[in-house]
Amino acid sequence: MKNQKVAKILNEIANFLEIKGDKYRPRAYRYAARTVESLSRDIKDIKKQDKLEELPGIGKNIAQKIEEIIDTGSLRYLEDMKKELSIELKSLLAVEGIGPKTIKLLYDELGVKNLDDLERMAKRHRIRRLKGMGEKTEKRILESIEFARKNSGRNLLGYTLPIAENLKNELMLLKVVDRVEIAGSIRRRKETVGDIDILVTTNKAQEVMNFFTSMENVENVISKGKTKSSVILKDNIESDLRVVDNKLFEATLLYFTGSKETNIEMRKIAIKKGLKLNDYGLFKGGKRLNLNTEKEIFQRLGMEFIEPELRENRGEIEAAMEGKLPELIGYDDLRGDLQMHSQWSDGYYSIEEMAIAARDWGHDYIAITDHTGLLQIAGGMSEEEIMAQTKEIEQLNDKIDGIKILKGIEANIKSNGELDVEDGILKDLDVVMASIHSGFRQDKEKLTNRIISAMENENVNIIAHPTGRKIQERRAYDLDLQKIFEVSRETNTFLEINSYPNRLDLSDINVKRAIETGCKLVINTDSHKKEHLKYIKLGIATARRGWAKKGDIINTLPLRRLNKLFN
DNA sequence: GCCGTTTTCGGCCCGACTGTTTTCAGTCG
Repeated sequence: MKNQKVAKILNEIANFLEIKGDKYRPRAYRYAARTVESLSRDIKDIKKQDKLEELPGIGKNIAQKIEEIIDTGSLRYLEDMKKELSIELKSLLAVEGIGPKTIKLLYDELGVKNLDDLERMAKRHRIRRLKGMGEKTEKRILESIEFARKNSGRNLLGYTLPIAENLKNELMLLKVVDRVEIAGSIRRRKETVGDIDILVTTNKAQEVMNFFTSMENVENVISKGKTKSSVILKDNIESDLRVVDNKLFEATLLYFTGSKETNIEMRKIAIKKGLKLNDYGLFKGGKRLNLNTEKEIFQRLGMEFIEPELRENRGEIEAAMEGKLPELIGYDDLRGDLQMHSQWSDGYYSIEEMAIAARDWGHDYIAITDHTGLLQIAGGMSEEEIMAQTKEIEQLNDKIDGIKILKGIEANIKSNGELDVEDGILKDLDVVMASIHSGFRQDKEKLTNRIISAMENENVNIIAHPTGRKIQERRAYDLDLQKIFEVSRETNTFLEINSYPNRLDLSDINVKRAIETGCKLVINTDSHKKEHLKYIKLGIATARRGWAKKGDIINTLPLRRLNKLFN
């Protein structure tokens, strides 16, 4: 998993070069970073075979830098740039509307190096006096500083979960380990997570700790004890391992899964029943009750079992007491994936390759939904290309067994609310998605109306990534979501839960609101490569966190019934 | 800094949108 670290350094270089005003080298570094990031093999192995330069976007120069990163853990070239320009780039770039050029201007003119400097200058109205800046820009900077701050220091679930699962698998291979479980916000599948909490049971604690602290992926050891050890992984995430007594395992798991708020509420309920709940179990009169599973503990407290994804103190405790928890959609309930891209726009693979990968994943159907004309950077298709693609899909459906490919599209909602594809073309497609890719700084009413007019187009079936948020990058558009939910229900336009790791849009909370309003949703991956199909699990997790049942999600339906919904 | 079924040099997905401009620069996807 060193790949992520290499990619991160390459991206950092790109940021610095951009500030320096370099136009094309940043692009080269970013392209190389993307290549490294999406490798299915360990970059170290490729280096060993001396094949770095065979990777797309990696030439002699970058290959050398990658070697240095692998050998020494850091890169002289980047360290030097950091010294030359001591700016906290990443956090500044997270401020909306600020890019490299503006950062350079702010640094040169006002000496802004970090978010604190930026905030101070904005408050003193120093920014509006700079060339090209104005009152509105200054105001927007101030508004988004808080957002930028709040989002640093946590990691995307989609990035951390595989790392955590790898750790779990490695630990499970040890003979002396009996049980391993990932706890904390990862077990709850929260969209961003702090660190990786792992619990194990073993009768050879020392041996397990020795293993944990000397794993290959460990950058340095923070602490090492008999029952708890902490390390920083090379992926730049902290991981804590706790050794727990076998009998106490699930009580401890319950405690370390959280959320904190849910734990507090459950402890209050225990007290009301004359009991005491802590991380060692449930106690009565100082004596530990013999309850060894989470289920038994919930039961003894008079509650239904609460799935980890629901443990956020958002009403699940009351529902569990009343026996009214929803039966959540399962991780195996989906039959298809209705958003993915191919080489016809900005995808990496052919339709055939995507279809076969989706079939192997277990889907019964997929929709190919490439971008349309307006989005040129993403290879948007012309109307002629759309029709040609349609023909290809028909031929592939004759050729490939075991999966049905739906003819779809991801059309753009223009700033006036119209789509960038003619209705005459849309009506012949199986699935029409519409989404906003530009002009998202419009005011609330205008943005809301854009989406509503797209939903009112009878050809439109799905609104993709409805709020446009990007976790840790960009806030959601300013929308009247309640109104959108109502129109969605009335027009039978389905709202997407986009599974892409930094989108998860709708978010868990909005999923819950949409379902309460009576909307039906669809969970898609927005895959641009076949390797992205696995993200569907993140979308399902988000649906579960939003209390979604199988019946709330349309792509749990068999194709015949799904098609009826679209007609 | 990478890349090359017309190139080993000279290109590098490009248009919408906004805010600051009175013709454009920066940001975003």
